[in-house]
Amino acid sequence: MKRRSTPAQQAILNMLKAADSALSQDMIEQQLKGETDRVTIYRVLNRFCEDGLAHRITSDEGKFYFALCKNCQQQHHTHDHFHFRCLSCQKVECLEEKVKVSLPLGYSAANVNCWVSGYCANCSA
Amino acid sequence: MKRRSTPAQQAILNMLKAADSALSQDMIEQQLKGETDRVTIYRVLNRFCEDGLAHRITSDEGKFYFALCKNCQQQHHTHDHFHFRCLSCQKVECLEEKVKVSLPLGYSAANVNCWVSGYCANCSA
DNA sequence: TTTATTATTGCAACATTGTTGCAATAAGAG
DNA sequence: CTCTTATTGCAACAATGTTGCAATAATAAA
Repeated sequence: MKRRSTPAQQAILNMLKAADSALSQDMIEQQLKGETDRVTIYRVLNRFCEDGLAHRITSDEGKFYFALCKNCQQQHHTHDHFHFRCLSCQKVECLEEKVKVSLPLGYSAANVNCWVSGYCANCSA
Repeated sequence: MKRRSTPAQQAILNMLKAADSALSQDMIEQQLKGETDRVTIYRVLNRFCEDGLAHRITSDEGKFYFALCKNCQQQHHTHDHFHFRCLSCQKVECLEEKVKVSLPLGYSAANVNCWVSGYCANCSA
């Protein structure tokens, strides 16, 4: 299945690039001012994930956020870092700090999802 | 507003005690075999939280889980530990290990929500 | 350039999780 | 036993995400 280039995809890709942080579907819909259907936004974002262009993270509020892959290897998204969500400006970002956990004996980890919510440098100033 | 003792509340409280782990509304509904309404279960659980009897954690799947408070002080729920969710038996538990994060300069943390999903000792055996 | 193929879109509909309004029920005080 | 009102059940709604299907539009082919 070959991909085609469409205005919606371009717009969303540019938003993700410009944001330099993770965005949720509703943030994108707002910025697009209803020009693009909810469903289309989800489908574009999911397509980006399938193509290894972006990755999806489940926030501590239970919503999905999408961000362009940077340090992720092909086919192997790295999420072993903390995520930060600002309670004031809503910005979501990946922190440098890696998550370190030691599990009880016999346990094995498949995935890690760590969130810190609070106030970013801009908002706590 | 004085609380009253009802069968639904007793049943749910006993389930939480017996489980010795965190349960979600749908797990409770299943065990109660539809004898109690969905809404009632949510209201009972929220009441437990208000009364400081239980606390609520948002899982990495975006659902709420409820667990009886053990080490939590009155009015001050401690969640600064990792949570584990078994992908096989669905069990959710609080790990001993505390979360340690250092945020970028100027950032302040209000809340921490850390999850590891994988296979527990029983299920990975 | 025109036509044909089919990826993409928009709309309606649905699923899941959680909440709220309101009338009916029932716990517990008097 | 009666009264007050906390609690319940049902219907309805809200937010988030997915699926089916016909219409649209990118791109390849003629």
